[in-house]
Amino acid sequence: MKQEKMDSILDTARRMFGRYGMQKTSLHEIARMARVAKATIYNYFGSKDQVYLEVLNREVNDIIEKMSAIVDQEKAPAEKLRVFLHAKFRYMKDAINILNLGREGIDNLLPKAGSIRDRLFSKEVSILHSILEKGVAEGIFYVSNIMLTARAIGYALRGFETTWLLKENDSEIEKHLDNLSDILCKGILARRKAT
Amino acid sequence: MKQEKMDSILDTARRMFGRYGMQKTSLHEIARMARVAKATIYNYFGSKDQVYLEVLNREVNDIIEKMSAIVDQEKAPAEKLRVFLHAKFRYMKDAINILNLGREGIDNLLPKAGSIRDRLFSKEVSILHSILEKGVAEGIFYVSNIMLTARAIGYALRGFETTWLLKENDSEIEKHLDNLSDILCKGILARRKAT
DNA sequence: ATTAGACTATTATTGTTTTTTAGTCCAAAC
DNA sequence: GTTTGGACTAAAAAACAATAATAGTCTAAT
Repeated sequence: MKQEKMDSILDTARRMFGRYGMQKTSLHEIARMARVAKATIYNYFGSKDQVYLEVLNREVNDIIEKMSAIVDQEKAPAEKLRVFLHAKFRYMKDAINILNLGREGIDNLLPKAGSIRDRLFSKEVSILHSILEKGVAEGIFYVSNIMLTARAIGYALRGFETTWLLKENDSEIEKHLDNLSDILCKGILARRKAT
Repeated sequence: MKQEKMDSILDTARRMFGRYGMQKTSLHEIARMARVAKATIYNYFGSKDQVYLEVLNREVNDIIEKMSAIVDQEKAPAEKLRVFLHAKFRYMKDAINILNLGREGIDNLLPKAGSIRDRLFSKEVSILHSILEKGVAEGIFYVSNIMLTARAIGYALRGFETTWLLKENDSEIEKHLDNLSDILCKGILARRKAT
């Protein structure tokens, strides 16, 4: 069982799933594109669902890694928050077919997919938490309960996902995000004169 | 053109649309149930779309009125916020078929439906604004920019609509709402010790 | 002004046939 | 002993055709 073949399969599957979605991609195609026998895929993964779950898992890890990296690059908490928002929606839009946000009820058929996405959500909240924490420590943010606020923002963002990613175009989303970033900051930033 | 007939048509249409959705209700049925000739409906409204828009418009007015009334009944801003959230989701769930939240892309075919729903959104923001304003005036809330915060909460709620109303059951939603209410208040309430 | 009903052109629905695809198996090749 | 190509089956999806339902119009009667 060579890691090389395994990666080739998963990379190919990721590309195909990303382009056509899990439903519209056949294992036969994946096998052909990955230059591997279909039987090999079944040898490794046992089922198409398992291949998908593996791809989804990797994708989520990827997104988490990239988001974390981008947030780490920034110093100022407010800026961290801003780039986090942009990164999150940017990467999620890229992976929209893999994450399967378009179709409803993939989680019904594949409960494990739901728990993988939950991992992404948890990580987002944890990133938000660390941003808020840093902001409060520096006296930039005024937040009474960091954990609750992080979860609140996380929930709100989760809501936005389906609303924004599917319908609106990129520039529209960017506008919304900057707006939201402003709102969050001006709602959170300590000691500004009330309007 | 008697108002009586008009109301009968719209009331019947509202009941049918609410039960089966706009798509699954035929004008023939509406006419039969409203004890009116189909031609009369076309005389009054010109098209099925127009009937739907009229019903939607009335429904939105209804929801706005009920939400406002419930919020007005409460004294404490925090309590106003809580009952507002519950009322909003309660009434929207009741009107889920009329508002056409389930199906995607009704707004694409009927742009006017979108603008009617926008009216509902604006009103929600305006209610939130007045709640926040009162809270700040009383020193209960600490909000740096009332308008921006009201819109932020409004946006978040809009995101939750599709996420919650469609999938989750009532008691689950209630739980989420109480949670959200808590989060909002503890994030907004002035001068609590940070956790 | 309103009605019942006939009428048409689209649009949904239904049922049937064909094709595709997930998954298995195996004999040959590496 | 792992991998491969291909043959195979059962189930799902797509394509198609036939049928029914429906939005919208028109008319003669009330």
